[in-house]
Order: sequence, then structure tokens, then C-alpha cells
Amino acid sequence: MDKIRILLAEDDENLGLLLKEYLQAKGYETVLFTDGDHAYKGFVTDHFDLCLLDIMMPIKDGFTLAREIRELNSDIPIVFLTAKSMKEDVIEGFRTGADDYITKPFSMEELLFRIEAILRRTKGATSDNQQELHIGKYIFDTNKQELRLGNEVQKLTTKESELLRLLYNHRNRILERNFALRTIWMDDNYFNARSMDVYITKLRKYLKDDPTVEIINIHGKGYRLVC
Amino acid sequence: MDKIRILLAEDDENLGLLLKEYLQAKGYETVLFTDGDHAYKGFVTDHFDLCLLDIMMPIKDGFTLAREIRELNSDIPIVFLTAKSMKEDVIEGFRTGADDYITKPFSMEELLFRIEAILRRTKGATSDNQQELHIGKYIFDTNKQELRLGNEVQKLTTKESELLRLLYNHRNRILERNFALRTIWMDDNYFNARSMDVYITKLRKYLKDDPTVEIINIHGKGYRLVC
DNA sequence: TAAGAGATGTTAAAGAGTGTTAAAAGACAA
DNA sequence: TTGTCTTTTAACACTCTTTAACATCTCTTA
Repeated sequence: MDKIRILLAEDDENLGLLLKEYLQAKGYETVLFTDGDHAYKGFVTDHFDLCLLDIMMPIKDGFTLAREIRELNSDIPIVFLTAKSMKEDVIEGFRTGADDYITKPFSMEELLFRIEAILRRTKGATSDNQQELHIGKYIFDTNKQELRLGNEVQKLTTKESELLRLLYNHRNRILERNFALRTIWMDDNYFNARSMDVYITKLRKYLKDDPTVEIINIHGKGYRLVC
Repeated sequence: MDKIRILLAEDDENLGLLLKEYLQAKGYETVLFTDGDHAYKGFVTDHFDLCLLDIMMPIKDGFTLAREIRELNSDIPIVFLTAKSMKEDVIEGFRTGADDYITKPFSMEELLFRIEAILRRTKGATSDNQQELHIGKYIFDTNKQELRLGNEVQKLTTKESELLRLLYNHRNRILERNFALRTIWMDDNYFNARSMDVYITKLRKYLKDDPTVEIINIHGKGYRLVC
């Protein structure tokens, strides 16, 4: 299978190069453009599977660029890189044009997780696309969003499923609160944090029948799924 | 069997070339004209199976072009490409002359689905020509619009069939509500969304006899056919 | 070690989204 | 036109996510 190609538009050269190198190392063919005009020309003349666009760029901003790209191809996944300072309603505007957005500063891991989630949605198989995960005696079917223990089947909601998957990806190590919030809820504000607490309670209930499985809180840091 | 030939009239060169390339890649012989006059001359001198006409074109608009084409051939399927800003009643006027229309911006996938649906109605076989899709133990015959499980045959209506096909095209990944609504219902308003819910219920009933097949809801996003 | 502040646990209710059924409206062929 | 099939609308039930409220825990500092 061919490598997945990412168009990266980022005017900060340091960050741009860093992102490019990281994504290349993870197996994504990445082409960096340092302004919106060049990025657009690049998109017209070449083929890409996903666009990563900085919002704040000279000459042509990422939002405008996205609209132009959308006119040519409204299938292609677009992820915006936005500054934390952006107001909520502006972000709301982006949501319509973008498949996703991520606020700076973000970790490489966070970006990678997002990209993989999007590709999973839009394409299909990625490397970590395993469907049945074993959590102690439980079997977690990520595709059907259900948790099985013997004959018992517990259907999971989308959010429950996403959180459990994230916990599983970090099993036996720490899953940081803010990382999880930013990844699943897009924003690590107080209310989303409380919402996540509710989901932790729910997951603990679902997982209570195997005592070897446990979601442990690391005070002030996050959670660890031990199994 | 000969390739299906599409006449494409689109004055925006970027979009036109992109569409042409995409349709060619999908197996449709496509000829691009950048204004209505040339398109008409092309239609007179050559043979086509389907017309894709932009409404807003210099010299001769798509609506006029369609009428002229209809005088020569009253059978040929015509699809209009219209701007979102077009008022409802204007669109209503188009409906009489056109077999279908699609509002910009649209995705390539959306357009392809429409084209195939029309060809299925008017001709029979389409380019991908695959008639029998396997969904778990079920066999879905898209041309006869029926679903078989062993000896049981369930006839499907057109809408049921289109929705199931769209779910199948996105099987094991998400089919977004709005995308499905735009593709099948042309408009993603509240009432169409409720109508779609009704069809989801119907499809679930038809598919209930194979427990490995399931249509699961992704809250606030859409549906996923797992099979 | 006791007190206080912030973090987390837990439950329930509110609001939006979805599931389901049946009747009304629309489309089509006889 | 009638009768039949398809699609939409309406009504009500249920589910998902967030918000709110209150309980408990952890860490820090006096």
C-alpha cells in the first residue's frame, strides 16, 4: 500500500520542519509549505490524503486556504492548527469547514492520534486498526463498541468507547487528563474535565467484574488502566 | 462493454479539470467544455451518456444549454451543478428539466454516488458494475434492489436501497449524517434527518437476522455499518 | 495532626439526539 | 380516477452527553 501523503502548511519554519520530520518518521509522506499560496499551488499540482493547515499564516490564512481546497476536493480531511487564544465562536466557524482542529501548543503524540483517528474514519485500515482488544478477561470490540465478558455484552456509547480506547493505548502507563480531554473533547476546560470524571465512573462499573482490571487515579495527573 | 461517456460543462478550469480527472479515474470517459457553446457543439458532434452542467457559465448558461440538449435528445440524463445560494424556487424550476442537481460545494464521492444512481435507473449496469454486495450472511443486489438471506428475499424501496448502499460504501467506518442527507435527500434539514432515522430503523429490521451485522449510531456524527 | 483547598467520586436531572410506530401525504401505474 | 406502494410527518419513548449538586479523598501548610 502506498504511503499516506500529508500537506502541511505552517509558516513557522522551526515548528514546520519539526512536524514534518516527526510525521515522516511515523511513515507519512509529508510536504511542507510556508504560506497559503504555495500550499494551494502544491495541492492543485499534487495528490494528498490529508491537509494540516496553520490558521495564522501570512499572505493567505489557513481558513481561506481550506475553503479553496474544499472547492477542489471536499472529501479530503482537513485539520486546523489554531492558537489557544482563538475565541470559541471563531473556532465554531472552523468546525464546519474542518474535519478536526487542534490547539497550540500540542504534543506530537496528540497530533498523531488525531491524524490516525481521522484516517480511520475516512479511509479504513490503519496500522493500529485492531478491532478486538483484550482487557483482562474482557474483550473490547472497538468496531462494534461493545465490551464482552463471557456471554455478557455491554454496549458502549461513543464517548465511553473513545475513552476506553485511549486508556488502553496507554495501559499500564499514565493517561494524562489534559491529553485525554484535548484528544476526545478538544478542550480541557473545567466542565469537560467533570464530564470525563463521569465517564471514568461508568467505565469502572463496566469493568468491575474482573478484579485484575482497574482504572487508577494519579492525583493531579491522570489515570492508569492496569490490566 | 464500452465506457460510459460524460459531457462535463464547467467554466472554472481548476474544478473542471479536477472533476474530469476524478471521473476518468473512476472509469468514465469524460470530456470537459469550458463554456456552453462549445459544450453544445460537442454534444451535437459526439455521443454522450450523461451530461454534467454547471449553471453559472459565461456565454451560455447551463439551463439554456440543457434545453437545447433536450431538443436533440430527450432521454439523456442531465445533472446540474448549482451554487448553494440559488433560491429554492429557482432550483425547483431546474428540477423539471434535469434528472438531478447537486449544490456546490459537493464532494467527489457525493457526485459519483449521484451519477451511479442515475445510471442505475436509466441504464442498468454502472462502471463499477458490481451488483451483489455481501453484508454478513446477506446478499444485497443493488440493481434489483433486494436483500437475500438464504431463501428469504426482502424487496427494498429506492431510498432504503440508496441508504444501505451508502452505508455499505462506508462499512466499518462512519457514514456522516449530513453527508448521507446531502447525497440522498439533497438537503440536510431537520425533517429529512428524521426521515432518515425512520429508514435506519427499517434497515435494522431487515438486517436483524445476522447478529454479526449491525448499524450503530455515533452520537451527533452519524452511523457505522459493521459487518 | 488538623484544617483547608483543590481534585476526584458519584448520582441524578436537563437538554439534545435518536428509536420506533403509525398515520398522513405523495407518487405512480392500472 | 382508483388502488397501491413509497416517503414524510407526527407523536411519544428512550438514550447520550453535559451540567449540577453533594460526598469523599489527597495534598499542603500551619
